[in-house]
Amino acid sequence: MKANEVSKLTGLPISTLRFYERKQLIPEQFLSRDENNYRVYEKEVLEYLQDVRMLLTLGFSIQELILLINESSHIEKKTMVMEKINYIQALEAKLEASKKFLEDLLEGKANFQTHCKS
Amino acid sequence: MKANEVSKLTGLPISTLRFYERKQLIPEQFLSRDENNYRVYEKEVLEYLQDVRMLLTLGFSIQELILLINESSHIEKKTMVMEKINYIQALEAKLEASKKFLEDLLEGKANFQTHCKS
DNA sequence: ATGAACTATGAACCTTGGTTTACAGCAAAT
DNA sequence: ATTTGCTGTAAACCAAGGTTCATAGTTCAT
Repeated sequence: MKANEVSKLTGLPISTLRFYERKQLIPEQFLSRDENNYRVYEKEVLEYLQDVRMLLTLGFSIQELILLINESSHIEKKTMVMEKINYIQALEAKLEASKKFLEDLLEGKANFQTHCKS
Repeated sequence: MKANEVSKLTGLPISTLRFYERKQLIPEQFLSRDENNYRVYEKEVLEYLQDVRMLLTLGFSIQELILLINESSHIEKKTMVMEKINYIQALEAKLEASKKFLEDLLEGKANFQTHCKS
């Protein structure tokens, strides 16, 4: 598969594919070059990229993903993932509090709006 | 109150106070200048800045806060806040899905890790 | 076989939310 | 009265996650 096809199938711009590659986020097993130096992607890269998108959306940084990919021990990966799960749980609690704050704002209980122009 | 006091009481670096000011995030009612051109903050700015921090942490951008502050009609503010509440709810749903994804990853059900080195 | 479309590269650029720097005036303590 | 510290400014810098640009080779359709 050439870059254009991967781009269309994943929705990621080609520039982003190259950016990920530059960041070492595309393992060699997924990517080689043809006789013209054009990139050739394996079809498995599609699933992989979906996972990468998911993990980035979840709040993993590119650096973290690289660690996750290269981390040799299973237990270290496990630790990273569990930390992220904890982080997500904390975030959920914060979001609940936030909703309450915003609802108070709607009802005029917060004072932020009293500072607004009208 | 001078900048240093506001900084200490809010925990925001002075550079951040100035940054917010540059971004028009500090209404004039909270800020004037003394005879040396030093900033003079009203004490009410403290609550206001707490709210600003909260809203930024919630995922409002500075641009959105500026809109929220300047938006003339109450109903428009209400709309913005309700949209953000909806956004938070969607985010919570996504986080739940994410947790599931990560738990699957832990259990080896996801294929991301199968692409990892070891 | 020639132009349009696709691929490659490195480098510069972008946005967001700030922080740091360089330089200068004012203040408070010794 | 001078050193130390706080205040001011504009402008440069930072990290993340990409995108755009300039330039050049390749391939497909007509």
